[in-house]
Amino acid sequence: MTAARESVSTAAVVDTALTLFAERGYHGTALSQIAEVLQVRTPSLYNHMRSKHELLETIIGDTVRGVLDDFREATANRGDPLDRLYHAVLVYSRRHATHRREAIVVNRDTSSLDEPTRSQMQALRREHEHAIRSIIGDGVAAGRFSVDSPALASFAIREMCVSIARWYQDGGPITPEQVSREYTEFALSIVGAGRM
Amino acid sequence: MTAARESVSTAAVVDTALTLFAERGYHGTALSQIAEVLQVRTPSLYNHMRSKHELLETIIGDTVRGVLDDFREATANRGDPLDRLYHAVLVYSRRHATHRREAIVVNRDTSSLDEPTRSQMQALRREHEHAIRSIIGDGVAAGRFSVDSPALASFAIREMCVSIARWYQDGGPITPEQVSREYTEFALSIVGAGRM
DNA sequence: CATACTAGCTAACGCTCATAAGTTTGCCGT
DNA sequence: ACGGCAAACTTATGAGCGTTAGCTAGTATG
Repeated sequence: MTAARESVSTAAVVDTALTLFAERGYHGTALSQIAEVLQVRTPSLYNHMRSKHELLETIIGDTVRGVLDDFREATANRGDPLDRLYHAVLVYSRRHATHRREAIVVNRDTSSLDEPTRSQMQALRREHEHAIRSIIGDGVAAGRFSVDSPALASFAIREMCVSIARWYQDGGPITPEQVSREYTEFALSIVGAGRM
Repeated sequence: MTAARESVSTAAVVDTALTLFAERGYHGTALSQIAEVLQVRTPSLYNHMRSKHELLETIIGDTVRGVLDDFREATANRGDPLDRLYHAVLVYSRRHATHRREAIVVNRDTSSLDEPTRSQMQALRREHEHAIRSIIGDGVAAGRFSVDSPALASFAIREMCVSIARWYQDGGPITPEQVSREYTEFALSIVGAGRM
């Protein structure tokens, strides 16, 4: 009998779960399907995870924290609202072209987390939302942006970026850089800041 | 024993399913939960539907067809690209404020349909997508719009509207008309057509 | 060469789900 | 007043789920 010593790693389980959760949703994915992709029997997965739920928490937690880290790094040491918004949207939109599966799972299945994790994750997402909104508010106050409602503009810009995950094709002709550059222009148009 | 003659209607079953599907997703909703809301035993639901799957098909089919009807009615007898885009976005964004649950289910659970319905629904959605894209292409060709990629602009505008369903509050201070008017401005900004 | 560990495996559990079959009950038209 | 229908009910079935327990076989360590 052949049985290699480490045929499956924890990272491989998470990665496969990510792919299937993104395709069929958390509740629509069975552990047996993850096991099948990895060519392993279902109970063997438990050597690499504690539960199906933990898998979802890991994926969503890592992603949401990554978004905030990206944002902080992109806006650190920048004071100008236009500069801050530009770089915030640039990294946010690029992330959704390069991390499509993660974005889809976060947006579809955060509601499937149970408390208190669910509230924690929603708080983190709200933090990003309010940060973008503040930048827009600052820009309006400084007379650099022209928009009736910073809240609506913030929603529109963020969700526009999120949706990249739904249509972007990984092997396609258009690079993440091109997408993010174009979407950043869209965002600046929305707040009435024109093009850079 | 008291048992009224028609305590539950087909419409009530669909409506309750709509609410729960939007909240927890198709796979995350059990028929027993729908029955509980209607204060009825689970098997009684089968007096008003053929299967759980048919419920999803009804909801998604009606919604997707409604979107296309809305679009056709809004753009009929209009030739000017700016005029066409304005009204297309107006009805699309308003629909997502007034039909939040439907939009959430369509966007989350169309992938849970099985063939051939799934492909049919995706074809209808693509039809709307391409219609918007054509309007933008026409506007660019006529020198009325200024945008690098009509396809990207179309994605951005549509998904921005779709996301209204995710944050809009039904009883809130802001009306669907206000939202749709503001989002229409956003859309025109994206294509570089300025404000009306 | 013996030991301990690791990561597979099979078998089985308890639960929930969608759905089916057959039964009861109350209203409506004749 | 009564027969029939419609819509509820109870009960049951079989499939699939996540998870646990216990076993086996390779690998690395001493």
